[in-house]
Amino acid sequence: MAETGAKAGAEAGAEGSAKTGAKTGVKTGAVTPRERYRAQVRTEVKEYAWKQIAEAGASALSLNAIAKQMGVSGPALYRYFAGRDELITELIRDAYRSLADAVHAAAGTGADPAGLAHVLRDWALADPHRYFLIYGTPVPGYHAPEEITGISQEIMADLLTAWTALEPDAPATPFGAHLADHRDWAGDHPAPPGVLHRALTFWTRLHGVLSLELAGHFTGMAFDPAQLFEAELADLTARRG
Amino acid sequence: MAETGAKAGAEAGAEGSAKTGAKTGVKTGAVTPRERYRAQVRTEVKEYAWKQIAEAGASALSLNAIAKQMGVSGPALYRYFAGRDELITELIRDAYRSLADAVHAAAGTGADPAGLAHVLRDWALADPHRYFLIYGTPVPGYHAPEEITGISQEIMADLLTAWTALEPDAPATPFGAHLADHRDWAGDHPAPPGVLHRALTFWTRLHGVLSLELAGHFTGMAFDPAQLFEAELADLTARRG
DNA sequence: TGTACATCAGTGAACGCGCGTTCACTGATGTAC
DNA sequence: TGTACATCAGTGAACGCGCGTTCACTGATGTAC
Repeated sequence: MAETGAKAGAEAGAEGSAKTGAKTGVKTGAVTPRERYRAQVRTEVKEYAWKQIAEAGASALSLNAIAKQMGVSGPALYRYFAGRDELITELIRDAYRSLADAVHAAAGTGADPAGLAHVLRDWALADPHRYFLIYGTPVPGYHAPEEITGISQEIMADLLTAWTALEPDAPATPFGAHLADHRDWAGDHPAPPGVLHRALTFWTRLHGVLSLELAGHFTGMAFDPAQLFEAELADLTARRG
Repeated sequence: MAETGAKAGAEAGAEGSAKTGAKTGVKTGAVTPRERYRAQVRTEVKEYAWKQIAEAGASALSLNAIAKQMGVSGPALYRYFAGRDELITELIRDAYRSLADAVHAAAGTGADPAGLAHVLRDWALADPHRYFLIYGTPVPGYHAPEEITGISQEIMADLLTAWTALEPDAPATPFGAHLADHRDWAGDHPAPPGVLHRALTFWTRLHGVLSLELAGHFTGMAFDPAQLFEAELADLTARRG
């Protein structure tokens, strides 16, 4: 009884879904104090989780340790999360969501690819561990649920739109043609082959520079990583077709 | 006594250094059976370590677990490694050494940058975990000893040489000029600014594509990662200055 | 507004597990004469 | 070739630790009439 109760609680509390059971994500207004409290505690747990990840890495994440920091007994957290795995999944989802929101907000104000690139870099520098949780060494045995690949596609969509606006006639390339034949990842975005190629390359190149910078591989090298980032960006946005 | 004995043993056995105490790495021929045996066991331990990393990630590396797999008691391994940290350090060093050797061997046979790129990719695909141990999410609290940054520079030197041969007059860029002012990482390699820029970009772009591929970020995307790699390589090696 | 009941948050004890590491010891292997 | 000694590999017990998770329970909070 206590067991099933805890489980049901942990699952239902995901987004503070109110009585109505609406999965729309709309705030129904009919949020009970208990639900507010649950959401608050869940948030607090995640905050401590991020601190812990920052200090000892994602694999050292421990519910017991978080409980200790919160001044609460270990088993108490099982009311809020079904277990360690659920917590990690949610952290990853939150990280993706945060990045997608940041990118989308910038895209909404008409940012061009260079603008989005800076949003990405700022987001990554603000919390390198969050970046690595998404784009770093895969957590062994972990597989992203579908929801997350969906968020990933949202980000891609914004990149594609920004590139379409900047360079709608990006020259077609052999690899662009290949991408056009395998465009599942682009959803139903109407970007032409040349733009598909640009957007994908945009992503991989920025990731290359960013991940090496964040991992500290440039620290012994004395040069300024920001300037390398700008140089790559300049190369990407320079029309040369 | 037993303690100091074990420590001394663990340190001394690093490279099967013989009586002569030569640090040259030359096989003296005067290797005692015991030293051979030690080297053999150390190698075996590392092999199991790699298997374990492949299955559960570097952070799950455990001396006890390795001992169990080897059919030996846990403390036995302390004769061969001072502790978990020394084992990890050596795995990282071995990984760097392996990559540097692969690159250097190819460079020795006159491989151009594209050739070195394929060596890198093949090396990474052969054992993704080894690649991530070097270029992935940093192990929390771990700092690479100097020896390792030295190996890293060896790799850079080969890249610089290959690029100098291919495109000695690579156009100078603003960032290339910046690199020329901060060229510690290039050792005393005489590559001109344009080549410094090329070689560094070569590295970051290939890493961008490779690391996303190895981390599985392309799996849901249907396109062929090898073709993306080739496309990036083609772009890098296409003269456009 | 007040009472009776249901729901839920959090506790503390317990389970079994594996970790890194130290230590005193046994038995085998190599070395010196 | 044989004996005496030193070196070394590996054992098993032990230390203290933290982990995830289950369970029966207490006390507080919310709900229905």
